Amino acid sequence: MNRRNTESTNEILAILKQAKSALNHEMIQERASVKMDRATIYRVLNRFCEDKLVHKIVGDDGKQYFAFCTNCQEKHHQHNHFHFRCTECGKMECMQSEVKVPLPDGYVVRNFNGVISGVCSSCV
Amino acid sequence: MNRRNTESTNEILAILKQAKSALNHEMIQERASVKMDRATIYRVLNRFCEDKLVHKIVGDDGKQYFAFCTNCQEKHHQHNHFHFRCTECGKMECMQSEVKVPLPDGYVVRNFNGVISGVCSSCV
DNA sequence: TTATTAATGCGACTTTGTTGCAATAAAGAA
DNA sequence: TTCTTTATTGCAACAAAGTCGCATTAATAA
Repeated sequence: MNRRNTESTNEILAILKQAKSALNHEMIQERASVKMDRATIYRVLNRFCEDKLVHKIVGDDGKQYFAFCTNCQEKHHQHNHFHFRCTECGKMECMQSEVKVPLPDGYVVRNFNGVISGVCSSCV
Repeated sequence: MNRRNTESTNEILAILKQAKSALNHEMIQERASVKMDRATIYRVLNRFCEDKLVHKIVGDDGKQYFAFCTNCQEKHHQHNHFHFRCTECGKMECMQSEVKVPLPDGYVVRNFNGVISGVCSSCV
């Protein structure tokens, strides 16, 4: 299953890199210069997740957001940081601080999904 | 807008109280002894949220879960605790520990939505 | 240039959650 | 009790998110 270098792939990755925040499929479609099918966008994004180029966050609006991994080392692709979703402008920002949550013994963590929503400083 | 005492309302509240974890609409429907329409369930749950009897969490599966507020004081209906969603049994548990996330100046918090998913100790 | 097969577009589909509207029924008034 | 008001419900329709199958397209290597 070798990956191929396609226009959609490059465009989506470029959009995510430039955005510096997490985007949902609609935001990506808006920013794209070429038309891409919804199914294609999701397939590209899920491929990126598999390849750990990107991480996925589910917002408290129930939508999937995807963000380019900047400061994630290949070694531990952990994302124990929060995201802030502004309900005014829709921006889903990465908060830098890492969070540790104590869990009972025997619990195995697979995914961390922390979202705080409210109003960002630009939208006050 | 006075609230009325109906069978659906009582049943759903009883189910949530007994569950001691957060349930989605499907789980509630399964446990209910009477048939209730999906729309009714959501309307009842959203009313409970308004009345702060219940709090809502959106899982990393994109679904809405509702939990009866046990140790929430009426004074500050804040829910800065995490929930653990077991991908095996589906249970969405409240973790007791409260979490503080530092936000940049000027950010206003409206909602805290922290979910960790993985496998719980019963499902190892 | 050709063969292989990953990637795409399209359409259909599932699920979640919401809304409008008519019918029902809870709660207070008479 | 009976009547009136209006909150609540069920049903149907709908919107949006996300997935999947399949035929077509096109990137890569031979």
